[in-house]
Amino acid sequence: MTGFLPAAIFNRMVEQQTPDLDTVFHALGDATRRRMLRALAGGERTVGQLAEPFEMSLAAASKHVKALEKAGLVRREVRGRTHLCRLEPGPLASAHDWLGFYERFWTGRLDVLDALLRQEAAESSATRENPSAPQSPEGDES
Amino acid sequence: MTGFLPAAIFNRMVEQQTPDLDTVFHALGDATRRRMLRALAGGERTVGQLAEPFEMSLAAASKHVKALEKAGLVRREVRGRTHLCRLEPGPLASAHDWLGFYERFWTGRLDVLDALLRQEAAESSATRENPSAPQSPEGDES
DNA sequence: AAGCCTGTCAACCGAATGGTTGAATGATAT
DNA sequence: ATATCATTCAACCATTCGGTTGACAGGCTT
Repeated sequence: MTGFLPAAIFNRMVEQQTPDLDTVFHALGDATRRRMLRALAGGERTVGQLAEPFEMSLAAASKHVKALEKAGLVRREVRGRTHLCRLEPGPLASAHDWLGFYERFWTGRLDVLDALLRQEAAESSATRENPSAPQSPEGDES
Repeated sequence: MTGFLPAAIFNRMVEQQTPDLDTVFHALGDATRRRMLRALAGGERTVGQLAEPFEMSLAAASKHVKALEKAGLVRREVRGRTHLCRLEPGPLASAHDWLGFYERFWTGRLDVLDALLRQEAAESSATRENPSAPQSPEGDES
């Protein structure tokens, strides 16, 4: 309902109280929930549909959906007696961004950085920040 | 030790029994551990150094380090009586890749996909896969 | 050798997690 | 009106988590 395209972003920014990475990563730390997200990547699913592939009670699956919802990864639209769930990718993007901070460690720059770190470790026993280390996108947290 | 550039990748592939996303995401789902990773982004750190910013016992921090190690995010080199920890970015890259699967949901393609999904949901009550949904990089798991 | 330092281990604790079952809610169908 | 369907809720259970404390194991220092 309402506008579709902007709604996803709008809701993520306004309705959702920006779930912290703790909650998002915790939600992602379960294979069941990740598979649910993957199912939702194929389109809207009801709770029952999300639960169907798993050999657990519906109540258990419902809890998983709630965990995804709490992390802001899923939005629920109660339509009649069924609850329709949709993927809300904002938090996934946040998590992706957070991980992207470490990208230079596994991309080509790795060698350069590795050499720098080794050099630093070798020539000074002081444990200060490496000035050539990448800058964190977030402040202290995360 | 040994070659640096290939070592990181090599070790991740051989030494490490490819920690699953469960473990990696779980490790990331804790602000303390994320801050430790961030510290390690600045270079090698001993367990004591990693523990220092936190108001918890050394034993508690040590457990966090162990969680990171179990997830393959950290490698430990016991040097004398100190344990030197280094960032092992492979699992971070895996997690990043996994999240990248959902990228089209938050990038420009979002609108197109959103319209497609809504159309599918509207015109068929069957809950089959959306043929235009992105393909998962992994098989069934996650 | 004695003592200190770094770090882990083991036992314990309270809270959270992930699952179950059975009852309750509410919308739909007959 | 009644039965059925989709889903949640509440209570319960075992396990894990994150923290503590105190004892232990090595490595340095003197």
